[in-house]
Amino acid sequence: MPRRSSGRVTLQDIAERVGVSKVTVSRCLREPQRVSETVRLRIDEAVEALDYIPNRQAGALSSGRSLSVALLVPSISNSVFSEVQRGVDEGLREAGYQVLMGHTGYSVLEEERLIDTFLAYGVDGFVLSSTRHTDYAQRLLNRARLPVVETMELTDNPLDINVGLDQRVAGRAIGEALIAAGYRRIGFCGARLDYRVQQRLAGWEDALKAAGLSTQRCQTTPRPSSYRLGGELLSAMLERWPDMDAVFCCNDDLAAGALFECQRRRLDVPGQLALAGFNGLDITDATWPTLTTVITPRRAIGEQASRLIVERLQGTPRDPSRHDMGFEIDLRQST
Amino acid sequence: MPRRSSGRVTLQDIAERVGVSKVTVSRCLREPQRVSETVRLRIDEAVEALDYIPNRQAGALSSGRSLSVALLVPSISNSVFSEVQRGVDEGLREAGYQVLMGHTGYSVLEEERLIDTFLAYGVDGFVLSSTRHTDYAQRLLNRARLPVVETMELTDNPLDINVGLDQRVAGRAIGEALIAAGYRRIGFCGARLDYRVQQRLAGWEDALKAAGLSTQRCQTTPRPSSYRLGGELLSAMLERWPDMDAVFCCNDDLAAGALFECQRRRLDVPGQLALAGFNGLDITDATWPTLTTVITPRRAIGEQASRLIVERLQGTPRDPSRHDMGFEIDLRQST
DNA sequence: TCCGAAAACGTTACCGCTAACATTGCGGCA
DNA sequence: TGCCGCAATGTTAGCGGTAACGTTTTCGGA
Repeated sequence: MPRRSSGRVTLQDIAERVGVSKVTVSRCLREPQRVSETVRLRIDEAVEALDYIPNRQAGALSSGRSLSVALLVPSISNSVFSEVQRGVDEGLREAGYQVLMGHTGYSVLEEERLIDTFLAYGVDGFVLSSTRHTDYAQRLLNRARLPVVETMELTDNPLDINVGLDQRVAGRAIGEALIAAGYRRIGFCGARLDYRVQQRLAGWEDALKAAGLSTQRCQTTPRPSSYRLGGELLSAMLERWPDMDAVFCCNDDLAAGALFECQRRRLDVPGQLALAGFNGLDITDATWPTLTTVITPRRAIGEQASRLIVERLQGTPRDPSRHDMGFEIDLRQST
Repeated sequence: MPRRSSGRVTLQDIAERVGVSKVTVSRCLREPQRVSETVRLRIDEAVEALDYIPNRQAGALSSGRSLSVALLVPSISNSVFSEVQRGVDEGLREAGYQVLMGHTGYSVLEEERLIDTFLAYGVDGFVLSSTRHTDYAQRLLNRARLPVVETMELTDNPLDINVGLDQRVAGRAIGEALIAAGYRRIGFCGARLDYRVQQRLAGWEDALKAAGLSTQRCQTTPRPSSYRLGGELLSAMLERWPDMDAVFCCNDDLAAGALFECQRRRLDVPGQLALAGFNGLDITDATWPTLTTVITPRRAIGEQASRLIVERLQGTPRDPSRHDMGFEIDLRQST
């Protein structure tokens, strides 16, 4: 008994209905101008009539290209990455690529697992949202010889393409902005100390040290960031350093949570305490008072990443590069 | 000249190294207990040494199963769906399936396009986050004979499996809760009037009508929901209906935005105005005052969806079913 | 009229893997 | 001794496409 086919409509079905060979049908779908108009019209009609859906797996297996790119983000719920995703998606879709998303949960091991999985799926490239990977993951990526974009932060040793911003410089810049605004007893609060947060912290220290200020008011935790955690961290800090006059929170979630805690304590922001966040999420512009923050060009990072990867996919040779997309400090009511 | 291979390590390479046929290697990877221990150990060693990554496309093409399921959500940035996603992901991963995510941008046409795309990728099932689809999408899904779960809201005519909650009953419940709390001039504000929001609105009307109250204080817009929009809508409502004593916002983003606007206007919540949201996002529990909301079992919906789809994938015959996952009203400080 | 090149379409041979069936070898049992 | 059954492995024939190259058709110009 022959292996039963899946029941799906195939190229062959179209070909038989039209009375041509399946190669012609395949050609017609991929390079319509290479097929005569009469045949093309009849094929189009048959495709329509039979609701033909091409089998990408077969195509990919045969051609060696899957027309898909993997995008790995740490967290789906974190809206920081949804903007990156939008940028990547838009650019790649235009070029005919499908984006397959995975989330690593901020774990390099999970990232490794996903890289493995998506390589098995035959993706044509990767967009990663970090520059830190396991050794095995790096080996896999290098061996696969696929275009790889590492986004968000900058690195001196990109695997391939690197698009992001200097998190340390940004941390320093917001520190300097707080100092310029007259604050002197500036705290830092951070959660989930991934590499980027560590860089921001280092930048904050740079700024304070350069101004001869104390960097002791620093409260961190490995726990994942959340609104409530922002409140908790702020409470802890107010207890330890009651004289604190400003806090740079490592991200906007913490900053918003800290703001809510201030409201709960009837602590005037910025009168009694100034707050600053990082990323420029929607919420920073909606609270009362609005939150000072570092606006990161997440959409632009995604767009640039997709542009570069498409270029590479279309033949430009591999050539490590680094793209600094900058950032912008937006001083709002909270400082 | 023979077609050059991709350069990737294949089953054949493993087989040659070990000195068995590639079927044995394939078998060893899929059903290790069916291969003798000596051979298994040597195969494992070879797989390790050569960094073999199976080609899923080839496997899927040959077996007719891709071990992947598509999950379509309206929006990635909307944290409502990230919980669903987590639930789905967890359950499916355990069963050995990979989740491929797509976002429809609240558009049935985009949903249709994605269904088409993922069918081309050969997914083994779909988890959708709505019960509304285009005719063509429905036809595709029916013809593909794949397990399909429609989530979030309930419907009388599920395509296959339906897991969600009765949005109208939930809307009515929160309306009744506000009435029970003593409010009489209750408003509704809604953005992006998708089907679920319309249902919640209808439920709100049910409650008010049943209590003999006016349902005129209703402000809606097709614009996408956001914190700022919550503020804008509230401003508009306060202008039109200055006597309003409570507002049910169709989701938590709007409710939080409305709360921020109240703070800006120095309007006491709940003293001068009560606020209620919908979904039970983190933020509702972090603001000051905390926000009353309808907590929806998003995680449980995702878990249930994955459970049912796995069941179906493992052979249970197709049999339309409807699963009401309920909801919970959490009265907090804002009412 | 005939030639030759380009356009239009077909044949063949895979891509890497797996379902189905075939074969081999070995121990147990009548 | 001979036959059966089972465990372990191999052979064959695809899955549904596409690259590469081969063949036929068309048509303008010498």
